[in-house]
Amino acid sequence: MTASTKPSHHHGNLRSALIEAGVQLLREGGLEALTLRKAAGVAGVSHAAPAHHFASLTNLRSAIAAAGFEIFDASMKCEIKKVSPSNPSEVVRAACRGYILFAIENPALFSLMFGGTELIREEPPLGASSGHAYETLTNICLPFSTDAKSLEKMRMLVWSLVHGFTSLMLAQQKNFPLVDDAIQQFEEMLPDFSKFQSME
Amino acid sequence: MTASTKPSHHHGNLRSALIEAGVQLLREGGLEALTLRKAAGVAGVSHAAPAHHFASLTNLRSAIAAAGFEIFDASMKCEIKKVSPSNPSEVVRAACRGYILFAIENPALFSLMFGGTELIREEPPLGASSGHAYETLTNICLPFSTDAKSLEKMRMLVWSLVHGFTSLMLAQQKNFPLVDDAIQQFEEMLPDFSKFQSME
DNA sequence: TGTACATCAGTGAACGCGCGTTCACTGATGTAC
DNA sequence: TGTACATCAGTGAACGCGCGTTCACTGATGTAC
Repeated sequence: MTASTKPSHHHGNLRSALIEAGVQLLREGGLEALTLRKAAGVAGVSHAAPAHHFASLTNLRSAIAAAGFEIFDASMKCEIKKVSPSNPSEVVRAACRGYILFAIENPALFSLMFGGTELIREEPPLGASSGHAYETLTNICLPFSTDAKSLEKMRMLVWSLVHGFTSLMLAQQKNFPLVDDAIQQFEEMLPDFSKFQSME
Repeated sequence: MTASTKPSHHHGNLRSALIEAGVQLLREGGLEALTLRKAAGVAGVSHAAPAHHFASLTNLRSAIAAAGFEIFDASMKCEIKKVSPSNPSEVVRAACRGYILFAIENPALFSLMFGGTELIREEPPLGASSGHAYETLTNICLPFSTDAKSLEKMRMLVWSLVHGFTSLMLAQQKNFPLVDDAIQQFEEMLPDFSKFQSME
Protein backbone atom coordinates (compact mmCIF):
# COMPACT_ATOMS: atom_id res chain seq x y z
CA MET A 1 0.00 0.00 0.00
CA THR A 2 1.64 3.17 -1.19
CA ALA A 3 1.49 6.46 0.61
CA SER A 4 -0.88 7.94 -1.95
CA THR A 5 -3.49 5.21 -1.52
CA LYS A 6 -3.11 4.84 2.22
CA PRO A 7 -6.56 5.26 3.71
CA SER A 8 -6.56 8.05 6.22
CA HIS A 9 -8.95 8.58 9.04
CA HIS A 10 -9.25 12.14 7.86
CA HIS A 11 -10.79 12.77 4.50
CA GLY A 12 -9.04 15.98 3.67
CA ASN A 13 -11.77 17.99 2.03
CA LEU A 14 -15.01 16.27 2.85
CA ARG A 15 -17.06 19.41 2.49
CA SER A 16 -16.26 19.81 -1.19
CA ALA A 17 -16.53 16.07 -1.72
CA LEU A 18 -20.06 16.09 -0.29
CA ILE A 19 -21.09 18.91 -2.60
CA GLU A 20 -19.64 17.10 -5.60
CA ALA A 21 -21.36 13.89 -4.48
CA GLY A 22 -24.62 15.81 -4.22
CA VAL A 23 -24.31 17.16 -7.75
CA GLN A 24 -23.72 13.61 -8.96
CA LEU A 25 -26.71 12.25 -7.04
CA LEU A 26 -28.94 14.93 -8.52
CA ARG A 27 -27.72 14.08 -11.99
CA GLU A 28 -28.32 10.37 -11.53
CA GLY A 29 -31.49 10.24 -9.49
CA GLY A 30 -33.19 13.60 -9.46
CA LEU A 31 -34.17 15.81 -6.56
CA GLU A 32 -35.34 13.00 -4.31
CA ALA A 33 -32.08 11.10 -4.58
CA LEU A 34 -30.22 13.78 -2.66
CA THR A 35 -29.93 12.82 1.01
CA LEU A 36 -27.21 13.31 3.57
CA ARG A 37 -26.69 9.57 3.91
CA LYS A 38 -26.34 8.97 0.19
CA ALA A 39 -23.99 11.92 -0.22
CA ALA A 40 -21.83 10.46 2.55
CA GLY A 41 -21.90 7.10 0.79
CA VAL A 42 -20.80 8.54 -2.55
CA ALA A 43 -18.05 10.53 -0.81
CA GLY A 44 -16.89 7.32 0.84
CA VAL A 45 -17.41 8.21 4.48
CA SER A 46 -19.77 6.99 7.17
CA HIS A 47 -23.25 8.48 7.18
CA ALA A 48 -22.61 10.39 10.37
CA ALA A 49 -19.64 12.28 8.96
CA PRO A 50 -21.56 15.03 7.11
CA ALA A 51 -22.88 16.34 10.42
CA HIS A 52 -19.46 17.93 11.01
CA HIS A 53 -19.89 20.02 7.85
CA PHE A 54 -23.60 20.48 7.27
CA ALA A 55 -26.06 20.97 10.09
CA SER A 56 -28.97 19.81 7.99
CA LEU A 57 -30.02 18.64 4.56
CA THR A 58 -31.14 22.19 3.79
CA ASN A 59 -27.60 23.42 4.40
CA LEU A 60 -26.14 20.82 2.04
CA ARG A 61 -28.80 21.66 -0.54
CA SER A 62 -27.97 25.35 -0.28
CA ALA A 63 -24.26 24.69 -0.69
CA ILE A 64 -24.97 22.52 -3.74
CA ALA A 65 -27.22 25.21 -5.19
CA ALA A 66 -24.42 27.74 -4.65
CA ALA A 67 -22.00 25.48 -6.51
CA GLY A 68 -24.69 25.12 -9.17
CA PHE A 69 -24.92 28.87 -9.66
CA GLU A 70 -21.16 29.03 -10.21
CA ILE A 71 -21.31 26.30 -12.86
CA PHE A 72 -24.34 28.05 -14.34
CA ASP A 73 -22.54 31.39 -14.51
CA ALA A 74 -19.48 29.70 -16.01
CA SER A 75 -21.66 28.08 -18.66
CA MET A 76 -23.04 31.45 -19.75
CA LYS A 77 -19.61 33.09 -19.70
CA CYS A 78 -18.14 30.22 -21.71
CA GLU A 79 -20.65 30.76 -24.51
CA ILE A 80 -20.30 34.54 -24.36
CA LYS A 81 -16.55 34.21 -24.91
CA LYS A 82 -17.17 32.44 -28.20
CA VAL A 83 -18.82 35.43 -29.87
CA SER A 84 -17.78 38.95 -30.74
CA PRO A 85 -18.37 41.38 -27.88
CA SER A 86 -19.14 44.06 -30.43
CA ASN A 87 -22.47 42.44 -31.29
CA PRO A 88 -24.69 42.84 -28.19
CA SER A 89 -27.58 40.82 -29.61
CA GLU A 90 -25.26 37.93 -30.33
CA VAL A 91 -23.88 38.18 -26.80
CA VAL A 92 -27.40 37.84 -25.40
CA ARG A 93 -28.05 34.85 -27.61
CA ALA A 94 -24.77 33.27 -26.50
CA ALA A 95 -25.61 33.77 -22.82
CA CYS A 96 -28.98 32.14 -23.40
CA ARG A 97 -27.28 29.20 -25.06
CA GLY A 98 -25.15 28.81 -21.94
CA TYR A 99 -28.30 29.04 -19.82
CA ILE A 100 -30.07 26.30 -21.77
CA LEU A 101 -26.99 24.07 -22.01
CA PHE A 102 -26.51 24.17 -18.26
CA ALA A 103 -30.13 23.19 -17.64
CA ILE A 104 -30.01 20.30 -20.09
CA GLU A 105 -26.83 18.98 -18.54
CA ASN A 106 -28.04 19.47 -14.96
CA PRO A 107 -31.85 19.36 -14.93
CA ALA A 108 -32.23 18.37 -11.28
CA LEU A 109 -29.64 20.88 -10.14
CA PHE A 110 -31.51 23.52 -12.12
CA SER A 111 -34.73 22.48 -10.34
CA LEU A 112 -33.01 22.70 -6.98
CA MET A 113 -31.74 26.20 -7.75
CA PHE A 114 -35.00 27.59 -9.12
CA GLY A 115 -37.70 25.17 -8.02
CA GLY A 116 -39.84 24.90 -4.93
CA THR A 117 -37.16 23.45 -2.66
CA GLU A 118 -36.50 25.42 0.49
CA LEU A 119 -32.99 26.89 0.51
CA ILE A 120 -31.05 29.29 2.69
CA ARG A 121 -30.90 31.97 0.03
CA GLU A 122 -29.76 34.97 1.99
CA GLU A 123 -26.47 33.73 3.37
CA PRO A 124 -23.06 34.34 1.80
CA PRO A 125 -22.30 31.22 -0.27
CA LEU A 126 -25.61 30.98 -2.11
CA GLY A 127 -26.26 34.70 -2.11
CA ALA A 128 -22.86 35.45 -3.62
CA SER A 129 -22.99 32.70 -6.23
CA SER A 130 -26.43 33.60 -7.52
CA GLY A 131 -25.24 37.20 -7.49
CA HIS A 132 -22.52 36.35 -9.99
CA ALA A 133 -25.04 34.93 -12.44
CA TYR A 134 -27.26 37.93 -11.85
CA GLU A 135 -24.35 40.23 -12.72
CA THR A 136 -23.67 38.37 -15.93
CA LEU A 137 -27.31 38.69 -16.94
CA THR A 138 -27.19 42.37 -16.11
CA ASN A 139 -24.03 42.98 -18.12
CA ILE A 140 -25.38 41.49 -21.32
CA CYS A 141 -28.39 43.84 -21.05
CA LEU A 142 -26.39 47.03 -20.56
CA PRO A 143 -26.04 47.80 -24.29
CA PHE A 144 -29.82 47.77 -24.63
CA SER A 145 -30.58 50.19 -21.84
CA THR A 146 -30.31 53.91 -21.27
CA ASP A 147 -31.06 54.11 -17.57
CA ALA A 148 -31.67 51.96 -14.51
CA LYS A 149 -35.31 51.46 -15.29
CA SER A 150 -34.85 50.32 -18.88
CA LEU A 151 -32.01 48.07 -17.73
CA GLU A 152 -34.31 46.46 -15.19
CA LYS A 153 -36.95 45.90 -17.85
CA MET A 154 -34.53 44.42 -20.35
CA ARG A 155 -32.98 42.10 -17.76
CA MET A 156 -36.40 40.90 -16.68
CA LEU A 157 -37.43 40.38 -20.30
CA VAL A 158 -34.37 38.37 -21.27
CA TRP A 159 -34.28 36.44 -18.05
CA SER A 160 -37.98 35.59 -18.14
CA LEU A 161 -37.76 34.48 -21.76
CA VAL A 162 -34.80 32.17 -21.37
CA HIS A 163 -35.86 30.92 -17.96
CA GLY A 164 -39.41 30.21 -19.05
CA PHE A 165 -38.29 28.47 -22.21
CA THR A 166 -35.81 26.35 -20.28
CA SER A 167 -38.26 25.42 -17.51
CA LEU A 168 -40.97 24.43 -19.95
CA MET A 169 -38.49 22.43 -21.95
CA LEU A 170 -37.44 20.52 -18.82
CA ALA A 171 -41.05 20.05 -17.68
CA GLN A 172 -42.02 18.37 -20.92
CA GLN A 173 -39.17 15.91 -20.43
CA LYS A 174 -40.36 13.74 -23.27
CA ASN A 175 -37.29 11.98 -24.56
CA PHE A 176 -35.07 14.90 -24.48
CA PRO A 177 -34.79 16.97 -27.63
CA LEU A 178 -31.33 17.21 -29.06
CA VAL A 179 -29.54 20.12 -27.49
CA ASP A 180 -29.15 21.85 -30.83
CA ASP A 181 -32.86 21.52 -31.56
CA ALA A 182 -33.77 23.16 -28.27
CA ILE A 183 -31.40 26.05 -28.88
CA GLN A 184 -32.59 26.48 -32.45
CA GLN A 185 -36.21 26.57 -31.30
CA PHE A 186 -35.31 29.18 -28.70
CA GLU A 187 -33.46 31.41 -31.13
CA GLU A 188 -36.25 31.27 -33.68
CA MET A 189 -38.68 32.39 -31.02
CA LEU A 190 -36.45 35.18 -29.75
CA PRO A 191 -37.53 38.67 -30.75
CA ASP A 192 -35.08 41.13 -32.26
CA PHE A 193 -33.77 42.93 -29.19
CA SER A 194 -32.13 45.68 -31.18
CA LYS A 195 -35.60 46.87 -32.22
CA PHE A 196 -36.94 46.75 -28.69
CA GLN A 197 -35.26 49.88 -27.58
CA SER A 198 -36.68 52.00 -30.37
CA MET A 199 -40.16 50.72 -29.60
CA GLU A 200 -40.30 52.50 -26.25
CA MET B 1 -77.15 12.35 15.67
CA THR B 2 -78.97 13.35 12.52
CA ALA B 3 -78.86 11.44 9.29
CA SER B 4 -76.70 14.08 7.65
CA THR B 5 -73.93 13.84 10.24
CA LYS B 6 -74.12 10.10 10.72
CA PRO B 7 -70.63 8.76 10.21
CA SER B 8 -70.65 6.17 7.48
CA HIS B 9 -68.16 3.44 6.94
CA HIS B 10 -68.10 4.56 3.34
CA HIS B 11 -66.76 7.96 2.56
CA GLY B 12 -68.69 8.65 -0.59
CA ASN B 13 -66.15 10.36 -2.74
CA LEU B 14 -62.78 9.74 -1.18
CA ARG B 15 -60.91 10.12 -4.43
CA SER B 16 -61.92 13.76 -4.85
CA ALA B 17 -61.48 14.37 -1.14
CA LEU B 18 -57.89 13.12 -1.31
CA ILE B 19 -57.12 15.42 -4.24
CA GLU B 20 -58.62 18.38 -2.38
CA ALA B 21 -56.68 17.41 0.73
CA GLY B 22 -53.53 17.26 -1.33
CA VAL B 23 -54.07 20.75 -2.72
CA GLN B 24 -54.55 22.00 0.83
CA LEU B 25 -51.40 20.24 2.07
CA LEU B 26 -49.37 21.79 -0.76
CA ARG B 27 -50.74 25.20 0.09
CA GLU B 28 -49.93 24.86 3.78
CA GLY B 29 -46.66 22.98 3.79
CA GLY B 30 -45.14 22.97 0.33
CA LEU B 31 -44.12 20.08 -1.87
CA GLU B 32 -42.70 17.95 0.91
CA ALA B 33 -45.88 18.09 2.97
CA LEU B 34 -47.76 16.02 0.43
CA THR B 35 -47.80 12.35 1.46
CA LEU B 36 -50.44 9.66 1.16
CA ARG B 37 -50.76 9.38 4.92
CA LYS B 38 -51.26 13.10 5.47
CA ALA B 39 -53.77 13.33 2.65
CA ALA B 40 -55.71 10.50 4.27
CA GLY B 41 -55.57 12.32 7.59
CA VAL B 42 -56.89 15.58 6.13
CA ALA B 43 -59.65 13.67 4.32
CA GLY B 44 -60.56 12.04 7.63
CA VAL B 45 -59.89 8.41 6.77
CA SER B 46 -57.36 5.86 7.91
CA HIS B 47 -53.97 5.98 6.27
CA ALA B 48 -54.55 2.72 4.44
CA ALA B 49 -57.68 3.95 2.67
CA PRO B 50 -55.97 5.82 -0.20
CA ALA B 51 -54.58 2.54 -1.52
CA HIS B 52 -58.04 1.77 -2.90
CA HIS B 53 -57.86 4.91 -5.08
CA PHE B 54 -54.19 5.64 -5.74
CA ALA B 55 -51.64 2.94 -6.31
CA SER B 56 -48.78 5.21 -5.34
CA LEU B 57 -47.84 8.70 -4.30
CA THR B 58 -46.93 9.46 -7.91
CA ASN B 59 -50.50 8.64 -8.94
CA LEU B 60 -51.93 10.99 -6.32
CA ARG B 61 -49.46 13.68 -7.34
CA SER B 62 -50.45 13.30 -10.97
CA ALA B 63 -54.15 13.56 -10.12
CA ILE B 64 -53.48 16.67 -8.04
CA ALA B 65 -51.44 18.17 -10.88
CA ALA B 66 -54.35 17.44 -13.23
CA ALA B 67 -56.73 19.23 -10.88
CA GLY B 68 -54.17 22.03 -10.70
CA PHE B 69 -54.16 22.44 -14.48
CA GLU B 70 -57.94 22.80 -14.45
CA ILE B 71 -57.79 25.51 -11.77
CA PHE B 72 -54.95 27.09 -13.71
CA ASP B 73 -56.92 27.11 -16.96
CA ALA B 74 -59.96 28.49 -15.14
CA SER B 75 -57.83 31.28 -13.66
CA MET B 76 -56.69 32.36 -17.12
CA LYS B 77 -60.18 32.12 -18.58
CA CYS B 78 -61.62 34.09 -15.69
CA GLU B 79 -59.29 37.02 -16.39
CA ILE B 80 -59.82 36.78 -20.14
CA LYS B 81 -63.58 37.15 -19.63
CA LYS B 82 -63.03 40.49 -17.95
CA VAL B 83 -61.62 42.20 -21.06
CA SER B 84 -62.88 42.93 -24.50
CA PRO B 85 -62.27 40.06 -26.93
CA SER B 86 -61.77 42.59 -29.71
CA ASN B 87 -58.42 43.65 -28.26
CA PRO B 88 -56.06 40.66 -28.71
CA SER B 89 -53.14 42.27 -26.90
CA GLU B 90 -55.36 42.91 -23.91
CA VAL B 91 -56.57 39.33 -24.02
CA VAL B 92 -52.96 38.10 -23.83
CA ARG B 93 -52.28 40.42 -20.91
CA ALA B 94 -55.40 39.16 -19.15
CA ALA B 95 -54.42 35.53 -19.62
CA CYS B 96 -50.99 36.31 -18.19
CA ARG B 97 -52.62 37.94 -15.17
CA GLY B 98 -54.56 34.71 -14.63
CA TYR B 99 -51.33 32.77 -14.99
CA ILE B 100 -49.53 34.86 -12.38
CA LEU B 101 -52.48 34.98 -9.99
CA PHE B 102 -52.78 31.21 -10.00
CA ALA B 103 -49.09 30.80 -9.22
CA ILE B 104 -49.19 33.28 -6.36
CA GLU B 105 -52.20 31.59 -4.83
CA ASN B 106 -50.84 28.08 -5.33
CA PRO B 107 -47.04 28.24 -5.43
CA ALA B 108 -46.42 24.64 -4.40
CA LEU B 109 -49.08 23.32 -6.75
CA PHE B 110 -47.44 25.34 -9.52
CA SER B 111 -44.09 23.75 -8.61
CA LEU B 112 -45.65 20.31 -8.69
CA MET B 113 -47.13 20.95 -12.14
CA PHE B 114 -44.03 22.45 -13.72
CA GLY B 115 -41.14 21.53 -11.42
CA GLY B 116 -38.85 18.56 -11.23
CA THR B 117 -41.31 16.16 -9.58
CA GLU B 118 -41.92 12.97 -11.47
CA LEU B 119 -45.49 12.74 -12.75
CA ILE B 120 -47.42 10.41 -15.01
CA ARG B 121 -47.88 13.01 -17.72
CA GLU B 122 -49.07 10.94 -20.62
CA GLU B 123 -52.22 9.43 -19.17
CA PRO B 124 -55.70 10.81 -19.64
CA PRO B 125 -56.41 12.89 -16.53
CA LEU B 126 -53.20 14.89 -16.50
CA GLY B 127 -52.73 14.87 -20.24
CA ALA B 128 -56.23 16.19 -20.83
CA SER B 129 -56.10 18.85 -18.15
CA SER B 130 -52.80 20.30 -19.24
CA GLY B 131 -54.16 20.13 -22.78
CA HIS B 132 -56.96 22.52 -21.82
CA ALA B 133 -54.50 25.12 -20.58
CA TYR B 134 -52.41 24.58 -23.68
CA GLU B 135 -55.48 25.24 -25.84
CA THR B 136 -56.21 28.46 -24.00
CA LEU B 137 -52.65 29.63 -24.52
CA THR B 138 -52.92 28.74 -28.19
CA ASN B 139 -56.20 30.57 -28.66
CA ILE B 140 -54.95 33.87 -27.31
CA CYS B 141 -52.05 33.71 -29.79
CA LEU B 142 -54.19 33.05 -32.87
CA PRO B 143 -54.79 36.74 -33.68
CA PHE B 144 -51.02 37.26 -33.86
CA SER B 145 -50.24 34.48 -36.27
CA THR B 146 -50.68 33.82 -39.95
CA ASP B 147 -49.74 30.15 -40.12
CA ALA B 148 -48.87 27.17 -37.96
CA LYS B 149 -45.25 28.15 -37.65
CA SER B 150 -45.83 31.72 -36.56
CA LEU B 151 -48.49 30.48 -34.14
CA GLU B 152 -45.98 28.10 -32.62
CA LYS B 153 -43.46 30.90 -32.25
CA MET B 154 -45.93 33.29 -30.69
CA ARG B 155 -47.20 30.69 -28.24
CA MET B 156 -43.68 29.80 -27.21
CA LEU B 157 -42.83 33.47 -26.81
CA VAL B 158 -45.83 34.34 -24.65
CA TRP B 159 -45.65 31.15 -22.67
CA SER B 160 -41.92 31.44 -22.01
CA LEU B 161 -42.28 35.07 -20.96
CA VAL B 162 -45.09 34.58 -18.48
CA HIS B 163 -43.78 31.25 -17.22
CA GLY B 164 -40.27 32.54 -16.72
CA PHE B 165 -41.46 35.66 -14.98
CA THR B 166 -43.72 33.65 -12.70
CA SER B 167 -41.09 31.03 -11.86
CA LEU B 168 -38.46 33.64 -11.05
CA MET B 169 -40.96 35.54 -8.93
CA LEU B 170 -41.73 32.40 -6.93
CA ALA B 171 -38.06 31.45 -6.66
CA GLN B 172 -37.17 34.78 -5.09
CA GLN B 173 -39.87 34.21 -2.50
CA LYS B 174 -38.72 37.13 -0.42
CA ASN B 175 -41.74 38.28 1.51
CA PHE B 176 -44.12 38.02 -1.30
CA PRO B 177 -44.65 41.10 -3.43
CA LEU B 178 -48.18 42.36 -3.51
CA VAL B 179 -50.04 40.66 -6.28
CA ASP B 180 -50.69 43.95 -8.04
CA ASP B 181 -47.01 44.87 -7.91
CA ALA B 182 -46.02 41.60 -9.55
CA ILE B 183 -48.56 42.04 -12.32
CA GLN B 184 -47.59 45.65 -12.88
CA GLN B 185 -43.93 44.67 -13.15
CA PHE B 186 -44.80 41.99 -15.65
CA GLU B 187 -46.89 44.26 -17.82
CA GLU B 188 -44.23 46.94 -17.87
CA MET B 189 -41.74 44.40 -19.07
CA LEU B 190 -44.05 42.97 -21.72
CA PRO B 191 -43.21 43.97 -25.29
CA ASP B 192 -45.87 45.28 -27.63
CA PHE B 193 -47.08 42.10 -29.31
CA SER B 194 -48.98 43.95 -32.03
CA LYS B 195 -45.64 45.15 -33.43
CA PHE B 196 -44.10 41.68 -33.32
CA GLN B 197 -45.87 40.39 -36.33
CA SER B 198 -44.70 43.18 -38.58
CA MET B 199 -41.12 42.63 -37.45
CA GLU B 200 -40.87 39.25 -39.12
C1' DT C 1 14.54 16.70 17.23
C1' DG C 2 11.53 14.52 20.37
C1' DT C 3 7.65 14.24 23.57
C1' DA C 4 3.02 15.48 25.64
C1' DC C 5 -1.18 17.02 24.76
C1' DA C 6 -5.28 19.40 22.75
C1' DT C 7 -8.08 19.47 18.85
C1' DC C 8 -11.00 17.72 15.65
C1' DA C 9 -12.76 14.78 11.74
C1' DG C 10 -14.59 10.39 10.95
C1' DT C 11 -16.60 5.72 13.00
C1' DG C 12 -20.18 2.57 13.94
C1' DA C 13 -23.96 1.44 16.78
C1' DA C 14 -28.24 2.98 18.22
C1' DC C 15 -32.50 5.91 18.40
C1' DG C 16 -37.06 7.42 16.94
C1' DC C 17 -39.66 8.98 13.07
C1' DG C 18 -42.81 9.08 9.17
C1' DC C 19 -43.25 6.85 5.21
C1' DG C 20 -45.52 3.37 1.78
C1' DT C 21 -47.44 -1.04 1.86
C1' DT C 22 -49.74 -5.37 3.26
C1' DC C 23 -53.29 -7.95 5.53
C1' DA C 24 -57.26 -10.06 7.61
C1' DC C 25 -61.22 -7.86 9.04
C1' DT C 26 -65.73 -5.39 9.07
C1' DG C 27 -69.60 -3.12 7.89
C1' DA C 28 -72.32 -0.62 4.41
C1' DT C 29 -74.23 -0.87 -0.20
C1' DG C 30 -76.48 -2.77 -4.04
C1' DT C 31 -78.56 -6.70 -6.48
C1' DA C 32 -81.00 -11.12 -7.41
C1' DC C 33 -84.88 -13.50 -6.42
C1' DT D 1 -91.68 -5.96 0.31
C1' DG D 2 -88.41 -8.95 2.34
C1' DT D 3 -84.36 -11.98 2.43
C1' DA D 4 -79.72 -13.83 0.98
C1' DC D 5 -75.66 -12.82 -0.80
C1' DA D 6 -71.79 -10.63 -3.44
C1' DT D 7 -69.19 -6.60 -3.71
C1' DC D 8 -66.31 -3.25 -2.17
C1' DA D 9 -64.58 0.82 0.57
C1' DG D 10 -62.57 1.78 4.84
C1' DT D 11 -60.24 -0.08 9.45
C1' DG D 12 -56.43 -0.81 12.43
C1' DA D 13 -52.47 -3.42 13.41
C1' DA D 14 -48.18 -4.68 11.68
C1' DC D 15 -44.08 -4.74 8.54
C1' DG D 16 -39.67 -3.09 6.80
C1' DC D 17 -37.33 0.88 5.01
C1' DG D 18 -34.39 4.93 4.69
C1' DC D 19 -34.05 8.96 6.83
C1' DG D 20 -31.80 12.57 10.13
C1' DT D 21 -29.67 12.67 14.44
C1' DT D 22 -27.11 11.47 18.68
C1' DC D 23 -23.31 9.44 21.13
C1' DA D 24 -19.16 7.61 23.08
C1' DC D 25 -15.23 6.33 20.70
C1' DT D 26 -10.85 6.47 18.02
C1' DG D 27 -7.16 7.83 15.54
C1' DA D 28 -4.78 11.43 12.84
C1' DT D 29 -3.14 16.15 12.91
C1' DG D 30 -1.03 20.14 14.65
C1' DT D 31 1.11 22.73 18.44
C1' DA D 32 3.71 23.90 22.73
C1' DC D 33 7.72 23.16 24.97
